[in-house]
This record gives sequence, structure tokens and C-alpha cells, in this order.
Amino acid sequence: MTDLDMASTSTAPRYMALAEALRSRIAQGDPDVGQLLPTEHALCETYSVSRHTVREALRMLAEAGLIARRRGAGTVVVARESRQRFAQHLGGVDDLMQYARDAQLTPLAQDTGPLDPAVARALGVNVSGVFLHVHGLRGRVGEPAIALTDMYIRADLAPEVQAFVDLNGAVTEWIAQQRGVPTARIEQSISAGALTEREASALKASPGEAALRTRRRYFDKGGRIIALSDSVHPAQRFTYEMVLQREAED
Amino acid sequence: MTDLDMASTSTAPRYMALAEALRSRIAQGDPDVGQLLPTEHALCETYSVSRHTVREALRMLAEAGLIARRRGAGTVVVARESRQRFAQHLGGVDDLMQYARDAQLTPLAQDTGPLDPAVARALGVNVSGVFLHVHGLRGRVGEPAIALTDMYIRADLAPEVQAFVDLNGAVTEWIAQQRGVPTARIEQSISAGALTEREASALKASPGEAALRTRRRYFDKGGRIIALSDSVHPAQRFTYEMVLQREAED
DNA sequence: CGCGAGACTTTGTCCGGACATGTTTGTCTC
DNA sequence: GAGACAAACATGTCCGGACAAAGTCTCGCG
Repeated sequence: MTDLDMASTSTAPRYMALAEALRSRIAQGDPDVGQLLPTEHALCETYSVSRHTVREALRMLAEAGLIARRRGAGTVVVARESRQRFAQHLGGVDDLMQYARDAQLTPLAQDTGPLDPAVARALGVNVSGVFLHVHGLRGRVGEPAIALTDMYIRADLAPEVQAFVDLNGAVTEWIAQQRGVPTARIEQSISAGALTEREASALKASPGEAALRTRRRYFDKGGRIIALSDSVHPAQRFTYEMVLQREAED
Repeated sequence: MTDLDMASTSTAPRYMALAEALRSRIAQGDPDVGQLLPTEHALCETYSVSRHTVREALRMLAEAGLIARRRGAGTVVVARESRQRFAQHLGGVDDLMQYARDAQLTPLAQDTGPLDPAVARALGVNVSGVFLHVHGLRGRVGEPAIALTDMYIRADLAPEVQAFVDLNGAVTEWIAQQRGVPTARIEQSISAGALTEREASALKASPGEAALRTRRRYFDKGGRIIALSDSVHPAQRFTYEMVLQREAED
């Protein structure tokens, strides 16, 4: 069944029928996770539909989280199934950070250049390109800082440093608006560790004190890196809270 | 500003600029909730763009939950602002725990009774009733344990202890099936701390070593507590990973 | 005056085309 | 073998058009 003869058996639009056909193929591993889907042009021929219809179907699959599309490279399968039972909903990236709205970023240092290999390794990425790196403290005026943070923003997307500081961390939302590159996916890891002397000094805490470390990778729709961050929080000053709600069954 | 001259000030696509212009209007109540947006045709003329571009912009606003579109009737504003942007989706509670499937629970102690006030305080609850308490280690056979955990399950819902152990932590799913009480909401907090001597001894780690502490509260539909848990993980053995996807809202 | 049918309006589906932008591959030169 | 550059490939943006489907309005008839 390559031609879409769904019209004869249901009233579903063609792009929905195509999305379903592709979803079914992906669920069977054809193609599997990590592999490329046929190109839009090929799908037009295989299923005898216009490119518009193919694009609509692919958009649905992308929104379902099954595929990621990259201009020039193609469309890769990222998940076999959409598995949604519990969900944590966040208003925006700043909710993810869990800092109070008035927690300001105080830059301590900045530079622009390729990512240091040790930094890339710590953040779990293998990425080339130039990044704006801003190192600073995060906290309310007059209170102990809650985070010592390093942000790395792709230089081609980054604002000016002072504008970055004024954004108080909402840089990915600025990039979405001003650069037309919205964040589509965020990977965060949370781990425990002990503060180094340098970290403790900047945070006015004790060396060796327990700390929470949060690392984030921000990706665009095509899976390319937008920004990275690495923050450390003294244990006494920060706890990460999350709420998950059960969702309706599909 | 009716023509889209965004191209001269940013690289954002036209449909995004239009979506932003309309989102801004809606935020200002022009049109207000319950009122109709101008038709697609009118927007094409007002903003000097094709219908395709208008439709893309409207699709974005619809996905953001700001508008609802009805064939033949028009497009109505349903919300002034979008409040939900990102979500973390989990297949089930065991995904939340992030233990390998074969990570077994070894009980070290158990008892049944009311919640100790200190425990209740640590877990952020004020609850009466009787709980089955199981204290144990979690890890793969032959490997260092990754968690020392205390689980508290409402006694009226709890399985037998041996059955509980066989469930390997998926007790809330057993309760959903066998007791007809599904978990509707989970609250989790993640913090850093240092291992106590007792904890370090059980985990075969060093006292004072940095550790991640995860605490969870499981609620049913009516907001009543089903279970509680408090786990501590040596830093070197466990990192909490999460992935958030940008999503449409309903 | 109320109801139904038809006309008109508005969004949804689907086609086609062109050009832009980013990625990958191939070729050439040092 | 490495680097630079060009060409080919693949998706993204944007235009235009036609027809379908659903909703609203108007007019005529009972």
C-alpha cells in the first residue's frame, strides 16, 4: 500500500493518513531510531501526494516527538513511539531554572570562541562552532547567590553581552523571537557534588560543601544546539522541585 | 505598523513575525477573549502577506492555545496569554525513578505504623493514617547500590512486603491495578547533601560524601496521599536526567 | 412570525511553483 | 592527507490557485 487510498475507506485528510502510515512504519522500525526517513520528494512519489501533504504529515510526526527534521540533512527518527503518561508542564525556560523572577545575573567573565573540549565533555556534547561564554553569579540583590553559572550561546544567535545580562537568563526566548530559532527540546541533568575552592569562593560558601549541579542542553527543531549551561548551587540554597500530572490516555 | 517590516530588523520568518504581532495585539485585548480575529483574507491585506503565511501564523497561535479556528465562522480569541510551553513526558513512575529495570530492591527493615513526625516534616506532608514503611537498598546484583531508600505506602493500599519487594518499586502501578487507585499527581524534590555515617555505611560509601536526595509524594485524584519516598544516592553513582520537549497546549 | 433552503462567508485541504538556507559530498590544490 | 570551495541535496519559507466543508445570514413560503 503505497498509494493513499484512505479516502475510499474514511474521511480522514490525506496528510493524516500519511502521518499514520509513517507512524506505523516507524513503530515497526522501518526506519529505526537514528535512521533517516525517505526525503520529502521520495515520499511524494511513493505515496502519490503533493509536497504540501507530505510536509503536513511530517509536521505532525515532529510535533509528536517521533522525528527531527534538518534542512539539508533530512529527517531522522528519534523515537519509535510517543509515550506519554505523566507530564511536567512548565511555563517557560525560566520556570525550568526555578529562580525567582528578580534573581539577577551578575557576569564575572565572558569570552567568545570554540567550546573547550573539557567543557564539551562535561556537558555531554560534541559540537563545533563559536560560542559566547558568560560566567556569572545568579541571585537576588542582598542575598547569598544561589548559583554560579556558565552559559554558552551559539555566537551566531547570541545577543550583545549587556543585552544578555538584561535578559536575566531568558536568552533562549530572545533567540526564539529575534532569531526565529525557538527552543524545541531541552535536556537537563541534575547531579550532586562538592564545591571546589574556586566555586566556593565565588559563592561565599565552604569548599567541599555539598552542591547540586544542573547542566542543560538546548536544541532547536532540527536537533542542533542553541545553548548550553552548567550551574552549581550550594545545597542549602536551592532545591529542585517538580510536579507531574497524570495525562489522559491516548 | 501593518506591513511586516520585521525582515529589516531580524532574521525571523514572516509567519513568526506575524504570529508575534497578533500575539501582542491579543495580549493587549485587541481583539479580546471571546471576540473574532480579522479573517484570513483581511489579515493578508492588512499585513501584505500570502494566505499561506497568515495560516502558518494562526496555526502557531492555535497551538499556543490563544485562538480557536472554526471553518465558516472565523477565528476567536480564547486566551490572552499562553502559559504552557515545555513538558517532560514520562511513560510511567519507574521512568521517574530512573533506575535500570534490573535494579533490585533489597529490604533492610520494615514496619507499619503512623508516620514519624520528623519523617513527615522532611517529606513536606502533614498526614495521619498508617503506613507500611520499607527501608532498603536499590541496585543491581554485584554492583554498588545506587540508592538507599525509604518508602512509605498507605497501609490500606499496600501489598504484602514480599510482593512489594517483587514489584521492584513499581508499587504505585500495582495499587492502580489491584486497588483501583491510580496515581494522578507526583511531587518530587531533588536536593544535594552529604551522606551521614549511617547512610554511608549502608551504601558502602564515605561519610560526608556528596549525594543527591530525591523525595517524592504520590497523590490520587482526590489529592490524598498514596505513598511517599525518600532516597539518597551517592553522587558518583547517579545523575538525574530529564528531557523536555516544546509542546502545543490544549 | 417561524422555519427551511439557498446563498454567502470563512476556514480546511491539496495542488503547484519558486527561491532561500543549511548540510553533505565531491573535487582540486597545496 | 588536509583544507577550501563548489555543486548537489534536502528542508524551510513564501507565493498563488482551486475546491471542500462547515457556519452564518437572508429571503421566501407557509
